[in-house]
Amino acid sequence: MGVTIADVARAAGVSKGAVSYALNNRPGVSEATRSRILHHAHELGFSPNVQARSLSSSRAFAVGLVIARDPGLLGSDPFFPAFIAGLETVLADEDVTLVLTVATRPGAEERAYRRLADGGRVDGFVLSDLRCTDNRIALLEETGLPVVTLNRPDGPSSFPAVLVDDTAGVRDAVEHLIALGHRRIGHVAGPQDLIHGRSRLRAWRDTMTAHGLEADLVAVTDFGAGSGVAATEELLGRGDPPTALVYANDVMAIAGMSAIAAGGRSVPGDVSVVGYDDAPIAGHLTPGLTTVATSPMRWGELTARVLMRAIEHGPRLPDVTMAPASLVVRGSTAPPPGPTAHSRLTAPSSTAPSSSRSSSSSRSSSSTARE
Amino acid sequence: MGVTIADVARAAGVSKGAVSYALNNRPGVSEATRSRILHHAHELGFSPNVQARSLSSSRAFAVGLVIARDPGLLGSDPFFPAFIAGLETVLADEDVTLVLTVATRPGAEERAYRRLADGGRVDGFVLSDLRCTDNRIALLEETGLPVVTLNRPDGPSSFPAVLVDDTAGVRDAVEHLIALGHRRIGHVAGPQDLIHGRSRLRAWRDTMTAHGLEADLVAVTDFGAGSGVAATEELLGRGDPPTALVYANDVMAIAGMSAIAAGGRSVPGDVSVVGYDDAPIAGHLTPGLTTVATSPMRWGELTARVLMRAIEHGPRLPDVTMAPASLVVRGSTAPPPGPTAHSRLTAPSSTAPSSSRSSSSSRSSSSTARE
DNA sequence: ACCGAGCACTGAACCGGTTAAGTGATCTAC
DNA sequence: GTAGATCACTTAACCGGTTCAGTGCTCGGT
Repeated sequence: MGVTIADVARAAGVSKGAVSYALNNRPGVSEATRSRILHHAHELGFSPNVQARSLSSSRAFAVGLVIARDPGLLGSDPFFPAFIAGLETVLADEDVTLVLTVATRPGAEERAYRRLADGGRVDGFVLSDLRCTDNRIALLEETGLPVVTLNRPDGPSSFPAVLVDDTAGVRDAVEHLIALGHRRIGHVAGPQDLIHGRSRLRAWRDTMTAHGLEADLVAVTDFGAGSGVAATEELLGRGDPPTALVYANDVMAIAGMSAIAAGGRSVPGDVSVVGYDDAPIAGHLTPGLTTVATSPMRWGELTARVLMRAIEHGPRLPDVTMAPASLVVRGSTAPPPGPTAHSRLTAPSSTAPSSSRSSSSSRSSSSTARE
Repeated sequence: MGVTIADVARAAGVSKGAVSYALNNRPGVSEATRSRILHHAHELGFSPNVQARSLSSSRAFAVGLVIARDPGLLGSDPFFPAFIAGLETVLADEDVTLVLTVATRPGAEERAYRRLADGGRVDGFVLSDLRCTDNRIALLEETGLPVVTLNRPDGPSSFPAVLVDDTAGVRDAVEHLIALGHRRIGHVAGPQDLIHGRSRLRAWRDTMTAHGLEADLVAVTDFGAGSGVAATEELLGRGDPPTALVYANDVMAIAGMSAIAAGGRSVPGDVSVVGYDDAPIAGHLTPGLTTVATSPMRWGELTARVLMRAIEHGPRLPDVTMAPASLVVRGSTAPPPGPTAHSRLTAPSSTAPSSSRSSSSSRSSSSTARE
C-alpha cells in the first residue's frame, strides 16, 4: 500500500538521499537526474509518508484549531465554516492539514491544546474566540509553538494577531441609524468575557456618547437566539424604549426581528434592526437584514498565511490588519416612527455625523471620549 | 522540548522497550516495574511523539473528514458543528485527532482525499453529504482505508453506514399536516443529487400518495436561503397553491416564513411551515418553527465509534441504525384556513392516518405505493 | 540435581523519510 | 602536473517510538 522513497530510488538507480534531494528541490542532484527521479516517482505514484517526514524533520505539517463552544451556538454561527474554508485554501497549497478539535466538556479545551502540542501533532495554532483574560495565551507560550490570534487580546501576548476592526462596522451602523433620525438606539451585546463581544459594545457606547446620546439601552447575552429574544423583549419593555436595536450577531438579530414582530411592532416601521456577521440568510429575509459584513473567509486566508510564515520564519511577526468590517444596508433599517419623520434639525450635540452610507469606512476609529 | 521514551527509560533504569510495554499496557513487564515506569513517565511529563508512534505502528491516530460545500451554505448549516462535536467526544477519548478539510474549489475534494490517504495522514474517513452516484466510494475503496458513510449510498458500497431514517421525520411532518386538515402540502426539496435531498423528497411524495393526495407541489433547490425564498414564491403563486410547505431544511424554512409573511400571508394562519434540522434558532422564532429534529451530535458519536471499530477490528462491519428523526411541533403549523376549519370527515382515501403526534415513530416506513 | 517452561527484561532492527559527512570524479588554477 | 575546489552522488546516522528475537533468571516437576 505504500510506495516508499526506497522504491523510487531503486527504480531510478540512485540512493534514497538523492531522491530526497530531488523531490525537495534542493541542490545536490543534477538537473538530468532530478527529472529522471521525478519521472519515476510520478510513475510509481509515490507520495511521501507524512509521519516519516514529520519524524525526521520534526515538523507535523499540521496546524491546530480548537473551538470551545456550546455546539448549539456553534451551529448557528456562520463565521467558522467560512473561516475554516479560508484557512484551507492556503493550507492545502502548503500541504498542511488542519486538525480541528471541538471542545464541549469543561476542561476539554486545555487538554486539547496540550494534547496537540505535547504530542507534536501540530506546528502551530490558530487562536480564536479570544477571551478577556485568556489563560490560553500563557498556556501556548509555554509550548513554544507559533500561534496567531484572531484580534489582539487584552492581556500581554507575544503572538502576532490578525486584526479586523469590528469597531468601524458598529460605528457605521450606529451612525447610519442616527442619520436616519434615531436617538434611542439599543445594543444587544454578546458575552463580555469575549473580546469581540466587548469591543462591539464599546464601539456602540463610544459612538453613542460621541454623538451626545445616552448609552443606556444595553442587554448582555450569550450570543444565542434565546437570549437575543429575551434581550429584545427586555429593552422594548423599558420606559423609554429604543427605536432601533444593534445586535452583536445576526442570529440574535433574526430572532429579535421575529420577537419584535410578535410583539405587534413592525420592522423597520417601529423598530430598526441591525445585525452583525452578514450571515448568508440575512439578505433573503423580508425585510433584508441590515448588518455588518466581515470577511471570515479572507480572514482565514490571511491567518493561515501569517501562521505559515511564523512556522517557517520564526514566531515573532508584526500584527496584520484587515479591511474593517463594513455596514451592509438592507430593509431592516428606516427612519424611526413619530411626528417628525426626518428630524434633521434636532441634531443633538456638535460634530456632524455626515453621510455614513454603505460603509467603506477607511477612516481611523472615531473619536473616543476619554480613554 | 521533547522528553522521549529514552529519557523515561534512563530515569526508570530500564530499556526503551520496557517503557513501551509498560505505557501500552502490554504484557512483558512486572506490575512493580510498570508502576515505577509510569511514575517516572508522569514525573517527567512524558507524552509520546505521535509521529514516531505513527511511523513504527503505521497508524496515523487521525481520521479525516472532507466537506465539499459552498462556504455560504456551510455557514448556515447547523449540522456539521454539532456532528463534529459528537465525533470529537469519542475521538478525544481514543487520542485520535480529526483532520478537517473544507474543499471549495472544484477538484479540491478528490485531491483532499488522496492527499490524506496517500500520505498516510489518516486511518479512516467519515463520508458525509453522500451523492447519488458518488465516485468517492470507489476512490476510497481503492485506498483500502476504513470508511463510515452517513447513510447508505445508492450505489454499491462495502463500507458500514450509520443510518438515520429521515423518512420517518418527513412522513410524520406530512401526516401531522394532514391530521390538521391540510390537503395541499408542498415540498421545498433539497438538491436531488444528494441522497438526503432525494430521500426527503421521496418520503414526502410517498406519504402524500399513500394518503391519496397529489404530490405535485414540489420545487427543487440548492438548500440555500435564496432559492428557498424563490421556491416558496413559486409554489404559492401556482393556480391551486399549498396551504402548507415542508422544507428540506430549516434555513429555507426560516427564509420561507419570512417570504410568506412578506407576501401578505400569515404563518400559520394561511400557510403552515415545517422545517428540517431543528436548528438552534428554530424554537426562538415567533411562531416557533415546527421542524424535524435529528441528533447530529449523537450521530457524530456513533459514527466515530463505528469508525474506530473499523480501524481496529477490520473495515467490514454491519450498518448501524439510529433512532429515526422525529417531528417537533411548534407554532408554525396549524389547521389550514377556509370554511371547514377541521375537515375530519373529508378524509380522502382509505388507511386512517391515525395520530401522528410529536414523533417517537418507531414503526417501519409507511406503505410505499409501487416502488 | 537437572531439564524445561515461563517470566521479565534487553538489544537491536525497523518504520520511511531527512541530512551531515564522506567519496570519487571532473574541473580549475598556477 | 598537481593541489584544491566543486559537483554529484552515496553512506549512514538519526528522528522516537514499536516489536521481535534473544538472554538470564526463577521455579516447578521428577
